[in-house]
Amino acid sequence: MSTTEPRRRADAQRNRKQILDAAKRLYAAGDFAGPERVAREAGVGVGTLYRHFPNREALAAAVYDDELTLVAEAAGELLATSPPADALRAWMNRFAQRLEHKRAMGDVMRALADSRAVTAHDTRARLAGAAQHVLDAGIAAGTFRPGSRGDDLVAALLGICLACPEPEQQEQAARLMDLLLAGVRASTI
Amino acid sequence: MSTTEPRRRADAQRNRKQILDAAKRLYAAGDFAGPERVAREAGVGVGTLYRHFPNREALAAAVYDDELTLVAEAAGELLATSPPADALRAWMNRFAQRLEHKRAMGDVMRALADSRAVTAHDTRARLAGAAQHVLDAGIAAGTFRPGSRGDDLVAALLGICLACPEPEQQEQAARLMDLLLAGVRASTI
DNA sequence: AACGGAAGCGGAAGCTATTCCGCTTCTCGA
DNA sequence: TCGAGAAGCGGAATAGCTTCCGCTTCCGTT
Repeated sequence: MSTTEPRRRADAQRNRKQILDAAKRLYAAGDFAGPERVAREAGVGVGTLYRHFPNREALAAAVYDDELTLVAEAAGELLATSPPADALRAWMNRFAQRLEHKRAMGDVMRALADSRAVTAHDTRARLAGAAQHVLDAGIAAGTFRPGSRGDDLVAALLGICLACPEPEQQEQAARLMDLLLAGVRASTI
Repeated sequence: MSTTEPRRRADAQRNRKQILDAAKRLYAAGDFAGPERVAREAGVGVGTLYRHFPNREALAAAVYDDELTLVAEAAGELLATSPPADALRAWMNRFAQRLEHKRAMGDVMRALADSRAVTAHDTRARLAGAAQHVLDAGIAAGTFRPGSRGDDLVAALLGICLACPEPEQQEQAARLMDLLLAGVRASTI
C-alpha cells in the first residue's frame, strides 16, 4: 500500500497517452475500433497497446474513466438539491444514461464488473463511494435501510445495465431501478 | 402465432441433435469447446453448426435448456412447501446455483439477456412464467407488492449473475438477492 | 423412377483479439 | 561520456468466432 509503483519510462508514458487519445478520438467519431486499429491510429504496435491495457475492455474502461468520474461527482450536487431517495434515483438515471448509446459501454461495464480488472478498480471504487455518500444521507434521514452498501448498489446498477442493454429494454431497466430503490427504502430486512 | 414453422428436413434434424449431443458430452467433461471443435466432434461442418445456432452463446443456451427448464419447474414444489417469500428466495438460490461452476453459463446468461436471441426466448419465457407463479402467490397473500413482474425478476437475477460471476463475489450476489427480495416485498411504490 | 428446385452442407477464407519474443530505446551509475 | 542492463517496443504468429458460397442431398411432383 505504499509507493511501490516504479515510475514508467518516459516513452512508455507518452505511448500510453497517445493510445488513449487515439481511442477517444475514434470512439468520439462513433468508430468503435478494436485494439489493432487503435494502435495503428496511435502510431504504436499492438504489442505496446497490450502492455498498457490487458484487453479491449480495459482500454474502453480507461477511455471512459473521466466520464464515469463525472457521474460519481454528480452525486454530491444531486444530494444538495433533493432528498436522498430522489437524489439516488436521479443518480441512477444519470449513470444509465451515460452508458446508453455508447457502443463501447458494454465493454466498460464488463470491465467494471470484473473484480480482477486492475484498470477499472479505481473507477468502481469511486462510483461506490459516491453511491455510499447518497445512501448514508438516506440512512441518516431514516429513509433508507441501514446497512445499505454503495458497492452493492453499483453492482446492481451494472447488473441492470448488463441485463437490459437494448434501447427497447429501457422500460424494463427503469422498472428494475424502481425495484432496487424499493429494496433500499425497505425499512426492515 | 400459428404453425408457420415449415418443418425441417430429416438430415437437418439429425444434425441438430448430433451437435447438441456432442456439445453436451464435451461440456459435461469440463471441456468448454468452441463451435469449431463441437462441430468436428459432432461430425458436421462448422457451417452446419452455425445454421442451427447463430453463435456460440446460442449453442450454450440450447445445451443447458433442459437444466433451466428443471429450475423453472422447481418453482411449483417450492411454493407448495414454503410461504411465497421463502419459496422465492429458495428459487433464486437454485437459479444461481445452477449457473455456478459452469464455465459456459456466462454465455448462457448473455444469450438469455439478449432480447433478440431466438433460441433463448422460450427458456426465458418459461423462467419468467415460473417466477410470475411465485410472485402471484405472494401478491395474493399480501406479502409482495402488486404488479411485481416475473420477467423483471428474471432479468434482475440475470443481472446479478452477470455482475457477480466470480466465486469470491458470492456474498455480494447474496446481498443483492436480498435487496431484490426486499424490493419485491415493499408494500408501496 | 426421375426431375427440379428448395433446403442444407462443408470447410476455406476473413476478421479480430491476444500472445510471444527478438530487437530497440531509455536510464542510471561509473 | 559511455556501457550495461532493464524496460519497452513492434508486428508476425496464433487462435477462435463467424461468414460466404459452390456443391450435395432431400422431397414433393409428375
